[in-house]
Amino acid sequence: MARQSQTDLAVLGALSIQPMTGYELRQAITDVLGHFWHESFGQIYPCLATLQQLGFVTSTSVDRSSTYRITAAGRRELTRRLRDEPERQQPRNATLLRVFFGASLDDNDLAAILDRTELQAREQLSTFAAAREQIANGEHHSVHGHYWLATVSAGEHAARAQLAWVNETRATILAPPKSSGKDSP
Amino acid sequence: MARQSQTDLAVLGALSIQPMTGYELRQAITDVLGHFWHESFGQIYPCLATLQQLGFVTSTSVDRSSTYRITAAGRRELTRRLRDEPERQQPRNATLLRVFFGASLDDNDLAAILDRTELQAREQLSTFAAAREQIANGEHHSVHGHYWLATVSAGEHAARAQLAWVNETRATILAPPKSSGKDSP
DNA sequence: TGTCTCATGTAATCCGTTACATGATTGG
DNA sequence: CCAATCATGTAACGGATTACATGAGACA
Repeated sequence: MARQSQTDLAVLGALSIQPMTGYELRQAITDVLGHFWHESFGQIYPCLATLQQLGFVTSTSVDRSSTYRITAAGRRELTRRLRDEPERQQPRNATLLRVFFGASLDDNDLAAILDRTELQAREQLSTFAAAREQIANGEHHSVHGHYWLATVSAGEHAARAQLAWVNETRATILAPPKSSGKDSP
Repeated sequence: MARQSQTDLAVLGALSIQPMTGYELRQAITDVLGHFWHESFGQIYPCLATLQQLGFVTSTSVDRSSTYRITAAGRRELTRRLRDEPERQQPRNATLLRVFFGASLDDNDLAAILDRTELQAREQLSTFAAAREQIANGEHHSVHGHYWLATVSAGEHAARAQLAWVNETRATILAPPKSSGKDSP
């Protein structure tokens, strides 16, 4: 059997915080979990239908939109599912793949790869800073603030580690750029 | 259009270091790139067939096994493909998902999640130490040693960042274990 | 003899993204 | 009036894993 999907976990978890429509669900996941999780509509809508059939959520329709609400059984299921250990996903880091085969590239190309990595890490750090502000301002449900912050912190640690690696790696694998004049004795 | 596969990149790259059979290819990818890449037979064999049709590799059959060799065109293709920027993959971190919804778990379950994370990071660090030794002993092709080392170092930075995060997070979200006696004033 | 590793390949299936189809409402 | 956003859903497709099928050689 293939990997069990964890979409239901994300959906159930989000609905445990607030009732939402499918559309809002997608937004919430993108905005709040975006730095470590992702769901597309093609996953969310079928998932909601299944969860409803299983009695883990109920929906109330108004106009053209349906708001989903987690049930007591849904909360129990959520706790159960959160507990069991996820099988670890196979890693696929496209950047490291490129670095590993760096012998087939010249220094310019390698430098570009490292620059991109640095830029991405910096971008992430600034989104994390924004998230910290949001949490501090209590714009969201305070009960979950601590947990949210923990995930943000994980992202920050990872991003800072990337920056450190980029700097180290620039020094290691890039030939030192020739200084134009001959100023060593 | 969906994400372009990077299997051909990994295969072509591996063959740029050494001619190999499909089976050996899988082994090499697992052993050497294992900490940041993964390929299964179901990907490798069809990929080799395609690459051969495109003229990027050739094969010589002995007995029941075929050894694949990269061609000059294959090397050019490899360089080209290494250069273009990979679209960044959607993140899916099952651990952080569980931490985020930590309000639905009790401290024991959360502690177990952090313990698992710590253990994984430590395991990784020891495999990295082993890899460093292999590289130092020059058991592999020396030209690529620097690049390999760079990828190992990336793994180490990431693993250490995880350890730091686990410790920080234990202090933050786990209730401090009650000391049995009342020793505060 | 039986199990393990080497070796190749295909078929079923799942997971997930993207594209498509549809339409209401809001604001410039 | 037109574009953007809200809102729902399905179909097609691609990528990847897993299971299955097959068989040789080593070695215990």
